[in-house]
Amino acid sequence: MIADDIGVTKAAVYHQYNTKEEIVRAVAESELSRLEAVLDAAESEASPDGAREAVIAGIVDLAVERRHQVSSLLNDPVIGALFRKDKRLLRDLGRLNRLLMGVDAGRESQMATAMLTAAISGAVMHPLVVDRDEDTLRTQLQHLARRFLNLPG
Amino acid sequence: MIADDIGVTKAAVYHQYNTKEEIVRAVAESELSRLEAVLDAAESEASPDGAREAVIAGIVDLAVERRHQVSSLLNDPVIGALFRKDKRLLRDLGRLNRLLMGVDAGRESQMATAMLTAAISGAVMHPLVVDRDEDTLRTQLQHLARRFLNLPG
Amino acid sequence: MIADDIGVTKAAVYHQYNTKEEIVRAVAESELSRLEAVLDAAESEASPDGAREAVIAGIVDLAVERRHQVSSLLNDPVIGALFRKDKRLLRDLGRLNRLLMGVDAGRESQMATAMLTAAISGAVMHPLVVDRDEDTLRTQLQHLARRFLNLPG
Amino acid sequence: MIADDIGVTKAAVYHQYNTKEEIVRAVAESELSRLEAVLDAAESEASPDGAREAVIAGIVDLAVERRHQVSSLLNDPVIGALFRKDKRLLRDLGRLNRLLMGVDAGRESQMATAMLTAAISGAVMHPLVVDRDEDTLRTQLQHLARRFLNLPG
DNA sequence: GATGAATGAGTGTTCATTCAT
DNA sequence: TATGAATGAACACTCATTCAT
Repeated sequence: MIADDIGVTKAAVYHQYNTKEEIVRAVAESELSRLEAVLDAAESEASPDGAREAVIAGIVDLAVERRHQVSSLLNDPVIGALFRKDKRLLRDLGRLNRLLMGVDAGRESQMATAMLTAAISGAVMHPLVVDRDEDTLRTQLQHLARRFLNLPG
Repeated sequence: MIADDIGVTKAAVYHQYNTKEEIVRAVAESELSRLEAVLDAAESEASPDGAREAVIAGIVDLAVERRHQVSSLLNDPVIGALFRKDKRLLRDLGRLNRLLMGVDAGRESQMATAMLTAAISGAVMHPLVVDRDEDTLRTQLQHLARRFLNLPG
Repeated sequence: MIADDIGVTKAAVYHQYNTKEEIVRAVAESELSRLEAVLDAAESEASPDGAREAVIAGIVDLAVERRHQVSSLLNDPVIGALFRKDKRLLRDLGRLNRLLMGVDAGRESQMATAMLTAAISGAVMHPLVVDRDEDTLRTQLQHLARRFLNLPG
Repeated sequence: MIADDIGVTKAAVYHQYNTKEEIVRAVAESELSRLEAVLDAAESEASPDGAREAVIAGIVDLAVERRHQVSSLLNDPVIGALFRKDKRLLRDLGRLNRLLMGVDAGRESQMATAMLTAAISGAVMHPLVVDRDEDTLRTQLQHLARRFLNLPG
């Protein structure tokens, strides 16, 4: 399917990647880079509040934009393993945690951060939600995030 | 896979269900019945507040208990179609909406209800979340739901 | 398919017939009885010409009436064996041969008789022919038979 | 069955043809080419009578040579659809009609042509006929065709 | 007489992967 | 770099048959 979609033969894909796992990993890493761009921008904000606003807007945008791919990625067994072990991903989640919860964010807050990202990606890929228009989606997701983080609005 | 798992031949499964769709539908309907038990109990509460508490506790329990199956169900294309068309499911979602948002819950609140259930099921099946212990999960999900609904706690 | 069509269970059919072969054989024998009715009627005609006319009309009618079943029957491997060995069928084909070719019909004429019945059943089950209206079919098949037998009309 | 017969795996066959329909279609088209060779040769004959002789001999030869495959092909549902819709096949049947019935062959003669080809293919695949020796078969089929077309011999 | 449950063997098809060129 | 050909293993499904009840 992948090979057909990009118009080359399956063997050509296997020339670049040795297993399907490598392909999934490559896609996942490329998505990680997009997340890191969001984190970079947020960290360069002057105030912690501004940083938090930036990171919320950034991850909501990302989730909405990629909502049709989220399901395939999150349901791939390779990704499951990645989420628990990949150093880079874990570091990014730490940055995300600090930006959302503040510099003194402890271990206990990590679960909350994970829950929030999980809720966001879960929401965008849900059958009842995935087909809504992008603006409504963004508004509702930001509402969800703000409430969860005890922010006004 | 299903047949192997339960230790019979594929043909034996096809003696009970004529298509894979029928199997999925049967599982989905049995889950629906569990949701309806939650809705029934909530609706028999004396106060609207009590009903809301009951329904939040009920759907969080359900989501946590079934968290390992949620992903398979939600990723099945049959379920996707079901969510948009099945009368019974739609009626149940209406009841859920009324219980969460109040008797005067309008069309606009339905999207919020959908988003909440989506966020809950998304959270429980997420790789970073699915393996946590049940108590933490329940606490966090109830927190998420209460915040989202503007409730204290 | 057979069981569903007649509204009983497969096991019920297997109570009456031990193998699919027996079912096919039973259907074939019942069709043979219909052919024998045609042969009986023809043989009771006063003149050889009248007998020939009766038999042509009879087998054409039979072929047209059963044209949608001919293909299933003729394509069943059981029938192939039957055609070469079944005493009753062979006797009937002998009677058919005598009626069409005259009392002095020799071995050499049997091939011609076989070819004619083959052509008739082949024609009625052909994709280009099977859907025509019954009257046209009967007319054309009788024309085919008469020409082949050197008869006027 | 096809894969086993030619000694490769099923997946190897599916590398060459994407569906069973494609396999059937490919075989059918290759047979069509053989019919067209017969039509080409017949049309290049000097006289209409010569053309008719050529076409009768040609299609009888083809039917006899392929008599063991005719049944599988004619019983395939794909072929049934093909016979009624395929432009190329329909064009070929038109040429056949003109060659057999003369340049002024009208719509009404098409049914007769269809009936003749149907009778021929029906005859060669019949259990009572299919195992005869090729020479007898050819002689009898040509006799059938000539009689049907009102030709001497 | 009939049923429900089950089975082995097949068919049509897809998918991840390998390999010689 | 890329391709065509092939494969094992799976999946969705059907069919002829058996058997205990």
